[in-house]
Amino acid sequence: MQKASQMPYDARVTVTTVRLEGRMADRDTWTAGSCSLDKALQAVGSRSALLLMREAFYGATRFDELARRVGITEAVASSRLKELVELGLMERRPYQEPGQRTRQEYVLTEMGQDLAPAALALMQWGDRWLQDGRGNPVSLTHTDCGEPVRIEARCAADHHVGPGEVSARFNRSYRR
Amino acid sequence: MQKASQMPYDARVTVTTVRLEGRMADRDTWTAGSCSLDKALQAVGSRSALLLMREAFYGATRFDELARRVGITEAVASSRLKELVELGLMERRPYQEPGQRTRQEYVLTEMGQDLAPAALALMQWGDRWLQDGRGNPVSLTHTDCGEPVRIEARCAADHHVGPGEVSARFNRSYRR
DNA sequence: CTGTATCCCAGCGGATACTG
DNA sequence: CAGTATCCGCTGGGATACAG
Repeated sequence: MQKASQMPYDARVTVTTVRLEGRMADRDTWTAGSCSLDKALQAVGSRSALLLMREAFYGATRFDELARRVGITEAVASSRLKELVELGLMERRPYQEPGQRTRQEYVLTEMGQDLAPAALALMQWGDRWLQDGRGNPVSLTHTDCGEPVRIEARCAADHHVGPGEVSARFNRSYRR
Repeated sequence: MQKASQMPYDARVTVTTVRLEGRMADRDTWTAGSCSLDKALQAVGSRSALLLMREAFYGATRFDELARRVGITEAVASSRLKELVELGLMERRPYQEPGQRTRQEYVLTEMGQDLAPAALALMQWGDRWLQDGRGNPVSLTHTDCGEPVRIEARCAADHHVGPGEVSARFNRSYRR
């Protein structure tokens, strides 16, 4: 379980070249926020939001723990966490350990959990292309077999989707 | 090829819950920028950068085409594209169509292509969770079979990595 | 067509101080 | 421990004008 996972991620990262298929004219423009990528960026695109989500993926639940690990001030953590709760990525719930006083914890919802692949994909990219010689201090492995985990594109028929095998079809929502 | 891909993405998005395995103490803090996710965010985390990359994935190469499709001003496009070229995600190359004057084009490098899964993962997440009723105006399909494409976690042994099957091991680079 | 140069504003996020 | 309140600097990004 140690041998293969010494190198945090292997180099076989999926390269996905999108091949245009629909009719997107040269003059076409996205209406602001019409693309899901745009919406996602506006919702959780800030550094602090994604970094807080990262720590939540790693199991942090308490306010000061989240703030300290990410390295942001409590003020920033406070407003960002509030946003994440309002958006539905986290739930804030009080809990009581026997003999202890009441505490708060931030728990990922399914919506929040579902952001993990996106965060991991970014991490994987940074790990491969923005190396500073030290490497990523965290390596992710498949619990069942110990092999390193990577993010890749698959289709609904469960084929691996390789470079240049993606077609984009544009439906509507363009203007001008 | 049309039937299954009418619904832009299916709901079987991979949910990846990271299970902590290494020794990350409560008091641990990331050194700023030590995590690959952080580095990636600092490099290409801005809205305009990711949206420009999206258009490049869709095949846009010319300056004004990129700027107009993203819906940002030329000033922003200029500085952002310059950054992307300096970082190595794009190459700027002049080209000459016979009988035409010289033009510039921005071409994705391998580093740039490799960011596609991250962008698609974010898009997929937004598509699922930030719906406004209109849906994502673009649907992505596997060119070979026409089935919708999704981003998911796999391990090096080519197992599908499902919810809660990821273990994180922390190596070093913590402080305090 | 492919940019560059200014001006300006809103929002992110740091620092510090203060509450329950 | 779990926040809130202020103040304030930096940068992303819009608008407009100009240049090769």
